[in-house]
Amino acid sequence: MDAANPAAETRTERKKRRNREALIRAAYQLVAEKGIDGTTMQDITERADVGLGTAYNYFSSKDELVTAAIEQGMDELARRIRVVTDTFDDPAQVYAYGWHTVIETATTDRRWHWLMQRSEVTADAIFRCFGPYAMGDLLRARDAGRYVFDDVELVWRQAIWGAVGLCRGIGDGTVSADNLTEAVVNLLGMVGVSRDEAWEIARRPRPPLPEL
Amino acid sequence: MDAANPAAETRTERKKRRNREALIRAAYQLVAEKGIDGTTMQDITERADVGLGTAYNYFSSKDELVTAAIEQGMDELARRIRVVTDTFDDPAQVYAYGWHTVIETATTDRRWHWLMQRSEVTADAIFRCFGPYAMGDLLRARDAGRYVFDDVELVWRQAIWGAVGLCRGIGDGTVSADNLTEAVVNLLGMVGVSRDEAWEIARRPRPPLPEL
DNA sequence: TTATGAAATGAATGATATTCAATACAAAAC
DNA sequence: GTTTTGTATTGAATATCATTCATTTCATAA
Repeated sequence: MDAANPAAETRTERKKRRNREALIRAAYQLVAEKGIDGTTMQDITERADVGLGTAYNYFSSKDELVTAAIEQGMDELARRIRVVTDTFDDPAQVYAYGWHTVIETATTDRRWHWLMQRSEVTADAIFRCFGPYAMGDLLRARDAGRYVFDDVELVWRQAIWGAVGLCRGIGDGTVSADNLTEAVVNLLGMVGVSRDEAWEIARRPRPPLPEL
Repeated sequence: MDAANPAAETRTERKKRRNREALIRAAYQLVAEKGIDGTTMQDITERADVGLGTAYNYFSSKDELVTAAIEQGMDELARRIRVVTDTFDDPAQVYAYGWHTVIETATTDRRWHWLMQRSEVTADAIFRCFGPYAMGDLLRARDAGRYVFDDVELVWRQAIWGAVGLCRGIGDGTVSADNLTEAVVNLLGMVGVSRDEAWEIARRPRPPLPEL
């Protein structure tokens, strides 16, 4: 079909990109409104203004589409957080601020309530969206002698799940939201920060999260 | 119907107990064999030798039945672990042995592979089945000055999810199973144990897990 | 202008959780 | 022993979607 036109975006390609984005946006909104099980593929394709079958040209299953939607939501959050943490010098503070904000957003923002439904998807999304930055911070903090741990990826994964579980607990009311700072302290403990230092870091004032 | 017969178990009651147990057992076996989505209510009721509709007199949904099955599996594991840990004096060792064994079982025993599928159900099951003992150990260790943390339930919940995430990682190959001991060290770090002491505790020889 | 193949479409399919009207049965009443 | 009564069982029927696929539409390029 297209033989020699490496540069420009053809009309078909543009349309494809539109469809893909529209589907993800619709899925994101609907899942945030009604939960994953409460959202049907028809709902999604209708809101995206796309034929039912078309969705399957872009995503091989509902699960894949929902995963993409959650990932996009997480990616946005990560970008907003980074705007703030880029102004920090201390990698430990970056890490603490990140967790504080992720957990607070996940448990406060009504749109996030349903997105937390599938823990493993959320956990994977956090792993991918924040991982590169977070693991860098962890390693830098360790080099500076502030953190103690062995395998970054291992401890990072455990921290993510610890946080996700906490979010679920707060979400369903089994954990008080007042414990947020303490939870961050616990997460810092997992990477070998002493309790006192962890409290000091977690209690530093947190600049507000900007909209994008 | 039954007015004055507080003591004896009537024939109907016995049958009901049988049905309930048979359904849970069948669900447990089938989910272990084929996963949750691969198991239908028909499969379960057939193996339990019970009419399809009957299951709904005992469990209001497939999810509830599956949850009960997972919980029962976890409960059995907890009992086996307790046989060993009842011989330990050091509560920190009890805690470490418990985690070591849960994670090893979950990632080694083929029956557990599918049971880990629904993380939140597994996490809740761990919370309930091990919670009373684990939180007791945590508090005792804290009283003895070995652990440092504030809210038991909070840190216990975070530890559980950290462990569940790890199990999933090992299960899908993204985390090496060699890291098991280190993961336990990380979990000990979350309750305020120093890195060196955590390594010492986690490395102690572990007696084999008995069958029931 | 026509030819071509990729993309879109939604009616049909298939799979399965759940319901419910009919039936069987255990326990109490006589 | 028989009848009555209320509860438990049952599986055929229902309802709900995810997914497929034969058909149509459409952008591209010959």
